[in-house]
Order: sequence, then C-alpha cells, then structure tokens
Amino acid sequence: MPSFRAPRGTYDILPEEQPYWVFALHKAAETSARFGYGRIDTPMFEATDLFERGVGDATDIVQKEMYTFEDHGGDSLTLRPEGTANVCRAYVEHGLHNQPQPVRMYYTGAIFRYERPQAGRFRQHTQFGVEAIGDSSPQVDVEVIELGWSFIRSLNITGTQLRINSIGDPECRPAYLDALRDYYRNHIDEVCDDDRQRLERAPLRLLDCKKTRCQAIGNAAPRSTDFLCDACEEHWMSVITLLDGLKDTYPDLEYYADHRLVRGLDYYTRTVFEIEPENAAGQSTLLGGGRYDGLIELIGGQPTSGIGFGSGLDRLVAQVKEQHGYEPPGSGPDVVIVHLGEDAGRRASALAAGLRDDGLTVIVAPAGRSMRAQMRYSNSMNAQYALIIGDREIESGEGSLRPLQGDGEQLGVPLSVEAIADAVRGS
RNA sequence: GUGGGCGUAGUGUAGCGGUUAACACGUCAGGUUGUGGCCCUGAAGAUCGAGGGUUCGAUCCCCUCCGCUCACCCCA
Repeated sequence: MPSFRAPRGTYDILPEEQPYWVFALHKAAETSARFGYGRIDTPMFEATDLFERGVGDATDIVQKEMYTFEDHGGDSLTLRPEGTANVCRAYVEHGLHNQPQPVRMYYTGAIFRYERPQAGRFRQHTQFGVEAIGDSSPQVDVEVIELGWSFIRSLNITGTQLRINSIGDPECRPAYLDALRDYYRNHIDEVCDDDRQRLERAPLRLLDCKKTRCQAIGNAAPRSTDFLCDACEEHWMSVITLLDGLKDTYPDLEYYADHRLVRGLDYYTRTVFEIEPENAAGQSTLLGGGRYDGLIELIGGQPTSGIGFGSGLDRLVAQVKEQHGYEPPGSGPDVVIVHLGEDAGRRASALAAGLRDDGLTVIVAPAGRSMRAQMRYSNSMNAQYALIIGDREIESGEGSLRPLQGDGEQLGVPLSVEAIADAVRGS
C-alpha cells in the first residue's frame, strides 16, 4: 500500500512553522515598499522557450534541471526555474517601458528545479526577488544591493558578507573569455577533470571550482575587471564608490570584490553579487543577483537594461531560526468555550459566532468530553479564558469566566456577546 | 548524474540471533458528586522501510531495491 510523502526535495510548512514564514514574507514586502518596489505575480509556468532563451541553453538549469511538460494542447511549458525571465516577459508583454523608468518590482513565490536535494537545496523552493528594469545607472545597482542587505538585516540575520564582481558586457567579455581560456589551456594538466570538460563550454565556471588545487589556479587567473571596456570600467568604479557611501548606514556592510564570483545564468552583465554567511560552506548563498542588460532584448523587447536579485526564503528562514532572529508569540485564543450538555452546546456555538464577529479569537472545546477534559484542552490551547457553560449557567443566565493565565478569580458573566467581550477585553 | 551515512509507534530514542519489541514526549480516557497547569493510573498506536538469502529461528547477519540524509556538480 502506498504511503504517501511529500515528493523528494519538497516540504510541508506546518502551522507551527508558519510564523517564521509570515515574518520573512512580511519583511520582504515591507522592505520592498520602502524602496518603492511594487509587487508583481507571474504564472508558475511559462513557455519553455522563454527560459531556454532567457536563462541560456548552455546553463545547467536549462540542460538538466527544468520541470518541462507538454500540455493537452501540445505546448511545451516549464515550471519556472527562476524569477527574472517571467518578470521581464511581463515587462515586455504589458509595455511597461511606457511607464516611468526604471520599473521597480518584487515577487515572492515557488521556484522549481530538478536537483538532488541537500541541506538548503530543494526541488521546490521559495524566492523573494526584486527587479529594477529600464535604468542602466550604477545608482540602481547599489539600490538593489542595498535593498537586499536591508532585507536581510530586517530579519535580524547578522554575520553576512557581500561579494561583488563585474563580468563585463558583450563588448569586452569575449576578449576576457579568450584570455581565460588561454590561461587555463596552459594549466590544463593542473585542474580537475570537471574543469577540463567545461573549459570550452563555460570557462567562467572554472573560476569558482571548490577544489583546493583549482582554487589556487583560479586565484592567479586573469581577472574580468582587468578586461573591462571603458563603459564597464566606469560603471564598476561607480558601483564601488556608491557602495562605500552605504557604510554610514550599514557599518557592518563588508563587501569583497571577488574576481572569481560568477553566476550560473547566461544573462548577467557587468555587476554580479552574492550575500552569504561569513563562514560559508556548501549551499549557503542567501541572496544573489546581478545586472542583465541584454535579457529584455533577448526575449523580444527593445534593448533595455535591468538588474535584480533572488533570495532563498527557505535558507533565510533557516538562518532566522538558527540566529533566533524571531520568536513567534505563543499566543492562544482569547476564549475557549467549555460546555456540558446539548443546550450548552448550542449556546456555545452561538456565542462563539458572536464573539468572533466581535473580533475575539474563540474556540469551542470538543463536544462530548468531560469538564475536566475540556479544561485540559483549554489549557493546552494556551487560552486566556475558559468560558464555562453548563445547566447551571443556562438557568442563571451567567456563564463562568475563568482566567487561565494568571491567578485571577473566576467570575460570573451574563451570557451575552457584549458582556463576555467586555469582560475579556477589560482585564 | 557521482559518492558517504542512516532507515524501530505521531515525534525523539533503547534493544537483543530465540516466548506478548522497551522508554520518554505527544494523543485519548480516568483519578466519585461540573473546573486546567503538577502528579498518578490506563488505553490506543510499530506487519522493527520492502523483497530475498543464511539459520531450527532474525528487528538484529548478508544481498538487492526503495526511501531519507549529507556532500560533489550547480544554485537561492
């Protein structure tokens, strides 16, 4: 007999976990709003071609990680493996270039990639991302980075560092890639097998190989920032300067110009960055992004610049818990109604409806249980009050309201919504 | 796709080649006449991941598969 479980690489977020997510999502929305970013929602699946073109045919994401299917009409669709392509598609489709530029947007939602799960990596994960489209100035680069940093700080996560790099643009990158290939060809015997295989296909990737030997070679490799064309160079220097200007506000904003930082999606140009815990190991990137000045054109729009980031809420929530950045309030209902007998049961339901409508949180204790059991239940719900209704109370018209948190006295309260609500609120 | 670790009640653990597989927490029910938290008692709940093999006999030993997990690749 099949005993079902959540599919590999997916997870349930049970009620007791939800407060952390609500907290993180709330901070995402709040921070975005403070920077003037408006929410956008896009479909969870898109035409497969959008990702093949946008993300890049040669990337691992497109080659082996997409959930692609054909629908009943014969169209090839793909569960979104990232968020930027969707937003850019929406930008083009709805003519958002006619709005004041840049258009600032954020999103939160599920992302799907067929990968082997491990700590901090899932087949369905949740991202919070932002995109600023239609402004190529370095101010926007730094604005987006600041937004990301501010967001992480708002979650009370500390001990993170920013890594940043510029990988140039179509004008200057070819020369850099040539230099990089030349360099590695001369060291072909010293790098690992994996690196040898991807040298021609994705030379940038060799730079962030984690093997010690390869890292030593990567350290001495040509740097993209030494090959920038004038325009990219100017942009890069401005970004660095503007970043320094954030230090008054964020004294702990440590950033490292890391010439080996590259990203796995083809669309990035110029600025790329990541935020991760200081002693990072493994799947630790909390937030990563960069500029993508060619992407909009690639998917059928006018030449338009853009920049954004994605952050893994799953990883951030894990950090929040680890660092105790948020403690959920352990609040229970205002009132649990304990009732004995059928008449009392009816009164309990009716009163609960009235009290809820009045704004209180009310649970009716499970019917048919003994008084003691219902009181125990009230206690385990962590309720503020137990409202007891039995034959006596029906007859007298006064319910017994018993405080469960402190040592307060139990008192009689008329069985009316108003009287009960007043008594509950009045303390 | 590659490699390591692990699979015993809802959760966390114990156990031993041999009668009814244990403990804690949790759940439910009780602890006299309608009142919680502590305490006490009881109950339900596990074909010991699945299949095969060794053995008189396996939860325990061996193999295969499945699943979980960690790491690589890659990424959030």
